Amino acid sequence: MIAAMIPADLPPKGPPTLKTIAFMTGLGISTVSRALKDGPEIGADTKARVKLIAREIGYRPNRAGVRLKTGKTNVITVVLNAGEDGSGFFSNFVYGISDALSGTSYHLVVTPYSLSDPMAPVRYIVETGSADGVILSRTQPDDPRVRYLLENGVAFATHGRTEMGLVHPYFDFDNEAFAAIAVKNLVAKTRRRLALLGPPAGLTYAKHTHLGFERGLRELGLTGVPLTSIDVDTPLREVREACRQLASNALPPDGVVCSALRTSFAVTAGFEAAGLRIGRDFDLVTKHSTELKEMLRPEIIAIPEDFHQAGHGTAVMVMDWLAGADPAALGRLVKPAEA
Amino acid sequence: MIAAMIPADLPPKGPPTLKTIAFMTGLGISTVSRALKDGPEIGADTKARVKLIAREIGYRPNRAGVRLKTGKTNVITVVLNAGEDGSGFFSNFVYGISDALSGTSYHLVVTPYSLSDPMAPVRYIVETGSADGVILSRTQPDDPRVRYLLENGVAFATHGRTEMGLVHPYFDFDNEAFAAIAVKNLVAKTRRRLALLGPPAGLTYAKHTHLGFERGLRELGLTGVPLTSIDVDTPLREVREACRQLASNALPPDGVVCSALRTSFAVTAGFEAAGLRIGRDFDLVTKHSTELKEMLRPEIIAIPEDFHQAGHGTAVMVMDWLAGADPAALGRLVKPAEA
DNA sequence: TTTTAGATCTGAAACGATTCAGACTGTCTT
DNA sequence: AAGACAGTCTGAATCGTTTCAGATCTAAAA
Repeated sequence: MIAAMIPADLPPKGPPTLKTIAFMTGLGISTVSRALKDGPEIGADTKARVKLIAREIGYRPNRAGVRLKTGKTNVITVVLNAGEDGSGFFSNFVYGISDALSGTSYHLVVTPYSLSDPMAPVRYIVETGSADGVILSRTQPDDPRVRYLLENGVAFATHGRTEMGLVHPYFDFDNEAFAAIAVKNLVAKTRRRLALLGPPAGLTYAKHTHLGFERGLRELGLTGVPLTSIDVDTPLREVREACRQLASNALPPDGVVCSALRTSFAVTAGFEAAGLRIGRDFDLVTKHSTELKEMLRPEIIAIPEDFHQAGHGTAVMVMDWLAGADPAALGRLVKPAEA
Repeated sequence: MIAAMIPADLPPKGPPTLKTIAFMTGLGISTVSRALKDGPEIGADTKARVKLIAREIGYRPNRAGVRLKTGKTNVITVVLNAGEDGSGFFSNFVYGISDALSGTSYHLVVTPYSLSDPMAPVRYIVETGSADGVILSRTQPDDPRVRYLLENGVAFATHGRTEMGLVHPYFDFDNEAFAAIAVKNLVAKTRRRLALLGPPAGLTYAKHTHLGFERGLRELGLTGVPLTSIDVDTPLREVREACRQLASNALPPDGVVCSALRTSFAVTAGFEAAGLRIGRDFDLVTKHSTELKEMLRPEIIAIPEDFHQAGHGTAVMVMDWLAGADPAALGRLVKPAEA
């Protein structure tokens, strides 16, 4: 009776823990812990023994235990805004991250945010310490999220650059070059009255796109109109209608640079509704990352942008930072291929 | 000197914990814990006092602490296969889940899997206990993942049904009805030689789609051909080429039912490459969840399927199950709207 | 022979939350 | 006045990991 009450050193039940290995090897728990992470004060044969058993019984460190003790969550959070997504940005970006994370100990959590309060998810992550690293998209030149994460010492990377004089890892597509190349392509097709349908004002890459558009025009001694009432986030129906009206003018644009594939479809539809035909009356250059346009409007000129690569790149940067790399050295600007 | 070594009851530093509140109220930690979850043995005014302070200082339970002690992870994992995604399934489905989870204590982690080993992520989740609930997509009639989760007592919901005689929560679109309606639509347009381009064989909804197609034809005394060499997962270029050849036959189909919008674009492109015109020489019914087709091929007949709702629905079912609901009562089949 | 140093290993505390088994108070019964 | 009882509250143990401060032992140095 008495013996039954004294907790004997029974073989532990449930998923294997350090205690299980300690029991099996006859070692102490702390020794097992050190051995598994190659601590210097552990004998070589002990390490080998411990590791062998660990592998044998399929030991996996309990994430909650590690997290509680060390604060390390082994989580990377990607903060994305909800919304339509015809260009596959979301899935490609997320799978790019997953690919980078697979084989590591990191899990990927996806947090959406409403445009009404972009800071909310970032604040939550910092306040609850719910992630080791963060990935942000759609940066602004002066981005409060970036400032906040930097102030709080959280590792992160952005898809898109900022202009705050603060250094942080980023992955960006050179939209300035894209727009300039796009202009060059249109001019080569003898187009002279160019329009730009860019990203929503406020985002860094909208600025870049506009600058590239202007530069392209200037170098060729032309002028053009950036469309202001619509952007790449505008509902497709509205874009089509705006473009129909635009194309119904006396002297409509004969070349359009558009920053998103799905939107360029609406542009095409609008121009066609006004009786203009792509390739004959106007041309269109856009970015794309799917094979969709080949099926539908092969005449559209597309310069590829790889969102999978972007997701992969940002994820690797965050992990590098967490591994001790200098964040100032992390950053990558991808040049567009000439169409 | 001595006094300095004795740990005085100093105001705790760092993010607030139960200990912080205990210190501020003068209560014990366990009392605070009980008070916050409305334990019956705690006085009403104490509860009020504790809750007030908790709110005031922004207390949030430490997830690692809870998880370590209770095993509850507060995580729901969605297991999705990587791959092209022109119809926005991925983003809409995931945002649907997020919407359902927002405001709850659940986080969403996204785990992709390779087709080579669909069981791997599910096994990982069970073995490491890394999630309270799971969401699966692309079910098969006899789905080993479903069996495995059921055996291991993990809460989950599927997007798509199974046929194993096992009861589990599911959210499904009635693809049988869709295909039948699609046939009816085509026949109403005087189409008589119908073809079906369905989901990849092996998935439950492929079966449903084929059944609906056959039923639609039978009811109208017609026959048709399900395409076997290509499906909705086939690369677009191959679909187009296959359809071009199909349309070059002596008696090509004049009506096509297609289970995915992006693929239906490739079908259209293939038929057009053979000189056939949509609306004149053939018609096409598909499912869609974006406004894209309006821009491009408004002639395509589209029956909407709402992936956001599917994500939301599955997530709610998992949470309901976790909250104690009877999983046998959870399941939802959404009827398509007549086109 | 006694120290000292190095090489290995271990116990205990800590992270934050939960929960069981009491402890304390005061009121009510008998 | 003693016991019972309900109403509140608390200490301690626990989950799995890490890490600090020793403990133990052997072999070399004095």
